[in-house]
Amino acid sequence: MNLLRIGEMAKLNKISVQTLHYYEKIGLLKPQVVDTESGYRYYHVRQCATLDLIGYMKLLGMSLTQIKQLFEKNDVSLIRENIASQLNWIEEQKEKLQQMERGVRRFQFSLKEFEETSQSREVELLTFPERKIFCYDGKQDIYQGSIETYEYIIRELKDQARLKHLPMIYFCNVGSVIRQDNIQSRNFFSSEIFVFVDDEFPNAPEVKVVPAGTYVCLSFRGEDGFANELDYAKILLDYVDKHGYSISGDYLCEVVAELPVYDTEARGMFIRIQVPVINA
Amino acid sequence: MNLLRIGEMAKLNKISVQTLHYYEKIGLLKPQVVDTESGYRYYHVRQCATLDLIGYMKLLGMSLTQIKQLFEKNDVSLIRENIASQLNWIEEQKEKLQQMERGVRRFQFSLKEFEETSQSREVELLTFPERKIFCYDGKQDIYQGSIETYEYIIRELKDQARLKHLPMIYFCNVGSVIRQDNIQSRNFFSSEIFVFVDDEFPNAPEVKVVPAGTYVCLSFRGEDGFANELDYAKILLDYVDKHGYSISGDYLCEVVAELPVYDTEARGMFIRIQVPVINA
DNA sequence: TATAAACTCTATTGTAGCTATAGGGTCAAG
DNA sequence: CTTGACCCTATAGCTACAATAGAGTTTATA
Repeated sequence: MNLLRIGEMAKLNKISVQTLHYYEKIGLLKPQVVDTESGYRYYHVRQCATLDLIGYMKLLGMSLTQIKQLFEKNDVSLIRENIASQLNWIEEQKEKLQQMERGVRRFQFSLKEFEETSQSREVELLTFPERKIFCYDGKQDIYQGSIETYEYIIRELKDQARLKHLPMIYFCNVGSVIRQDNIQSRNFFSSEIFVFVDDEFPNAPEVKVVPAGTYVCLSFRGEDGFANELDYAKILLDYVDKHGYSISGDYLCEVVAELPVYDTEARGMFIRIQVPVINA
Repeated sequence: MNLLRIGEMAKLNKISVQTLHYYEKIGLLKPQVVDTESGYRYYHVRQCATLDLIGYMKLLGMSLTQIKQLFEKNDVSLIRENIASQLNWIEEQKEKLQQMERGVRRFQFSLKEFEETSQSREVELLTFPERKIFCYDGKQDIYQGSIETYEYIIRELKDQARLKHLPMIYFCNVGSVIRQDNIQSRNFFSSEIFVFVDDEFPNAPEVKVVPAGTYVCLSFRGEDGFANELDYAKILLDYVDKHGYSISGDYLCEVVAELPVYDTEARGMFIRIQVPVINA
């Protein structure tokens, strides 16, 4: 009769005895014979075919519940539907992974920047290509408000981003803007915060372009939020004056890297401030 | 003090109260204050930063355990390692999804072929491009042995495939070969079974090329395994003789689609037999 | 025939990251 | 003082098994 005990069946199909137990429990595959006295299960070799199919459909990403349904209904059009929805699901997962990868690489890049420049703390001149930002105006001056205000405004930015289907993966680099006229008159006022987005991100009212050009930059570690930003901003502006540059656009304060620092439970961040300049 | 109750904190961060409970339970984020009498939790707005980080790192595909470790160790090089292994993990997942997709499309194609031809059951002439197969010689004639023998040989093919790191996704189309000399002398003997593999599959001793050309084909539904194959093979060969063709290569019996048919617990398969011909 | 080795049984617990409940206590406004 | 909204703890559920405990069964050998 070619009946196999559960252990043989398991070994033959490279699965565990528990798996076979489990499949029986959920009604996916019952052994051909069960000895009523000992309770021993005996499988027929042909039942390998079912196990093959189960394994195969699992490889296609189907759940055991789905597989069971297909077995029970035994309907080709149901199979077709499942196949189609499976392709959609795979597409979604691929998209997610794609974004994950972009996010991880972004994070990796941030980390590198953090490690390279965290020692120097000197003003430097950098040339940036055109960049895109997704902006939100919180209507309140974040330099006046406490760190709490800032957190609330970030929540609002996030809400906006969610509304516009902006993937949350962009949220490792949040920044704030001081408009050109304000920074030129040394008026430290910022109500707008932003995140950098990819070049491919579709244009929308919230999406603004930061022009390419030469930027005077300074990197430092943020203490208690942005509390020490203004000190560094003064150093930056002194540098601009001293070297005879003239400010040609908005000032940006950007969180280059936000690292998991648990002890303070505040943001452990590495900040870069920058302002575009031309030779006066 | 800007303390938030758990519900407010949850709403602010678009997560559920249970999630906050859970994070506390696993030691990922403890509320700033817990009222010892009522047990009420109170969170500080700044703790949003931690939630942001958790959410962000989850998006990168990290587990809460990993995240917790990063928080606890607070070590940049550990973060770097995690990032690197994360990229590997993502790569693996992408590869898996890629194979899943190929598998699903293959299945979809099989299904289409099944539905298109299952009505006709007539001999037809088809032209195929060059195809590659991964072969295994079971040393026993599958036409002599019972269906059990066949199942055992399939297990061996699978073992071989596993050894050679052939993805199991190929196993929806298993087939068997009758060598040219045998089929020409009407000697129905086959000890070799195979699966079709992609063109890109690396060459190996087991991998053989099925030449491009014109094939006389016949499709039918397999009953009780391959029991009825020989009847159809005779029809096929009669057709070859009658139309003055001459056999120019090996005869293939291929499972075009294997569908979940539960009631018999045998393979519910749709079979195509084919033999390459030239005008004599 | 006795015994030991290998196998099998049922039942329970654990995994990850939560969700959803039940049954009770707490807070703030009217 | 009541009402409604909130919060608490504790439990079970989800997937697809793995791991274990403690007891019984089968098979081979002595």
